[in-house]
Amino acid sequence: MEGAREVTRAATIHAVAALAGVSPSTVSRALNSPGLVNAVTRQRVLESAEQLGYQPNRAARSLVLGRTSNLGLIVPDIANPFFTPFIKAVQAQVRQASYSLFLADTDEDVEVEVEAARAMAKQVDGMILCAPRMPGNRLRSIAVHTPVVIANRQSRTAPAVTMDIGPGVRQAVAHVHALGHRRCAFLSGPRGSWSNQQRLRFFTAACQAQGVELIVLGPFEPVFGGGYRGADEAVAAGVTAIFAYNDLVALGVMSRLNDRGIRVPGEMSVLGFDDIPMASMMNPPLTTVMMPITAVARASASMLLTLLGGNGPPRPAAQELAARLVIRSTTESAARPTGL
Amino acid sequence: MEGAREVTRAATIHAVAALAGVSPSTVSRALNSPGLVNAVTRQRVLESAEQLGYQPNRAARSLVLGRTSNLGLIVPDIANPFFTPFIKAVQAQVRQASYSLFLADTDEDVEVEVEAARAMAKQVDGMILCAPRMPGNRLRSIAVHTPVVIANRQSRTAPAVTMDIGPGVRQAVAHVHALGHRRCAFLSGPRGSWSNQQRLRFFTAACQAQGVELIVLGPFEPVFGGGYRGADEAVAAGVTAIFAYNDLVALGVMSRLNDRGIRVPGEMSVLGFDDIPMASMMNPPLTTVMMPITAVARASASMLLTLLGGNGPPRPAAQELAARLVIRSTTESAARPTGL
DNA sequence: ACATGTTTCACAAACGTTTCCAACATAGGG
DNA sequence: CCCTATGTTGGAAACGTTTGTGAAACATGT
Repeated sequence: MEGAREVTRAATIHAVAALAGVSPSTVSRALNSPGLVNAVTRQRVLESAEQLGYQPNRAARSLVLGRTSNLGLIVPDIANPFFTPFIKAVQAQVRQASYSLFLADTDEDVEVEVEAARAMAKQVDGMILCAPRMPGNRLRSIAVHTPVVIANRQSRTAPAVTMDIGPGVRQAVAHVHALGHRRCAFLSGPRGSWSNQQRLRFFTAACQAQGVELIVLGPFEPVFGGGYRGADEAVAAGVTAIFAYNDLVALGVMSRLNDRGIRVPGEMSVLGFDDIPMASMMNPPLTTVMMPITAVARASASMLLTLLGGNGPPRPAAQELAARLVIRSTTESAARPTGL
Repeated sequence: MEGAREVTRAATIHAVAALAGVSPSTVSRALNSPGLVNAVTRQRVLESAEQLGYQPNRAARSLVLGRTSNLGLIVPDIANPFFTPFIKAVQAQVRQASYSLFLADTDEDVEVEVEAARAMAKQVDGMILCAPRMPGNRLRSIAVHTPVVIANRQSRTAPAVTMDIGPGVRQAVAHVHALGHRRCAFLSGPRGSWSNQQRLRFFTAACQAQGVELIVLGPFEPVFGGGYRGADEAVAAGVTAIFAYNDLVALGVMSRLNDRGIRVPGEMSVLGFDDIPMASMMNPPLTTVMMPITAVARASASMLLTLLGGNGPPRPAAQELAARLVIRSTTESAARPTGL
């Protein structure tokens, strides 16, 4: 009835043992701890395994070993270019430690975040969680069962790697202040998002410290379209510079300003946040706060790996990496008041 | 020695059974086939499970069931925006069928492709393979052990979902021909890539059929930077329109042309390929051949699911979806010869 | 009240691997 | 020549789950 799908049953360790004329335990040893078995026997076993195309059954191995050799990574949105360097870096490091990586995308949805984490928890040895929206108690309920490293968000529950946006934000505000801007807009991102709250807080503080008036607009969706709408509100608010929640929003802003014939940076300065790969490729290239996302990825991965290594919790139970401003071509001196 | 990591052993089905005062088999049935157990007993079991925070051990279940409830997806490059709608769509469908998805990125590297597929093969019930570079025999050696659907590439080995670029390419060439272009460039992608060969072949044929001279340049890397270089070569070749291998290359072309003060589409028409999300957001929005990548994703996923359903191989063992031209603003009438 | 059928559950085997323990052979030292 | 250390192997238990088999309990019809 099921026919062609399972023509031939996969070779087991017993089949290899039979062919090589040894016991299954010897096969296992030949494959996993070469030192414990006679060289010539081992050779024979290896040949038999090769001949039968033997591939160990991961489920059986996991069952007895109590570990899966899989790691998990949860990100809010694969399509968000901000995360691609992150994913790539984690993947590289994880692969090097000969783990496989489970990757899940939560579509920026809290429910999916929780569900994905739960589904993943039982089949990985540990996970890196980048879930800005997940409530703390849900996070905790996962962390008790599974080794977890939190990326991009502070946590008392599990080791975390975060980014200190302070330096970058202060540099950004100092930069526009030096260019003569005194009234700026902040286009905020999703209301529930931790990073949005953080960015807003730091911009507010930095602007106050430097004597720049900050108009907070939004929330806008953290994508291109959000910036499109945000641009109009910012223009209406009469600002001369715009801090966008992230680069995608900044791109949307620039596109909309261009449509309306407002020159960047001549009539309006635009600053992004994140420094996604695209930011430097825009026209003009975007001035933005660079987030050290690759460094975060590497730190998270090695934290998780040491956590799994059994050498107790990683030495710095939390780590924070500094963001900094990258000045490109979307910022310029404030336009003079037309009355001059 | 290992200390804090494994404070408390995970609850097993036996613990639940003991607490509920039934046998392990009853617990299993209560959880998996509710009809086979008395309602009141079942309630008691469920409560015990809840109380103990019981989560079934996937490895043990996989071992006896012979399936993992995981599916795999291999793509060349997560960072390539062309694949993000693909990944999203596959993910959605797979998740709906209550499978988990293993996602791997091969960094456009043949070796990694093969390695990732092999590593994945033993821990998924089936996989969707988008591996333009993998040699046919490697592909076959995987397909014999694991149900596989090939996306984006033809195959006699396994069911495949491909895109027919013919209509799109012919529309593109007809479009530029109608605008008066008679000498165009094709900026080719990676030499070994199947899709590059295919695109080149179709463009060559269509141009010949329509009486358009085609200058083939490259190969260029299929990223922004490739287009940057490609633009110079195209200008040097004296063409009036450029067919880029893909949208990213087209973006690079436009950026470079802009740097050199060559107006698009006034002095040079540019056409992309793929219609990535960014294409419509560019300035000006990019005319491009739209690849029905989301449809491919959906078709691949359902193919794999029916393949796994055990109802024999899916009815159409191969499926092909048509690409079409999307006309935006980077194409215009050919510039008149300066001599006029 | 007895045979019969149905529901509900417990027991045990099985999945494929790893690893502890014991057994055997061999070699070396006294 | 015996005792012991060492090296190599096989047997068996264990990991946690599912499921076939059979037994008990119970209801039903006569």
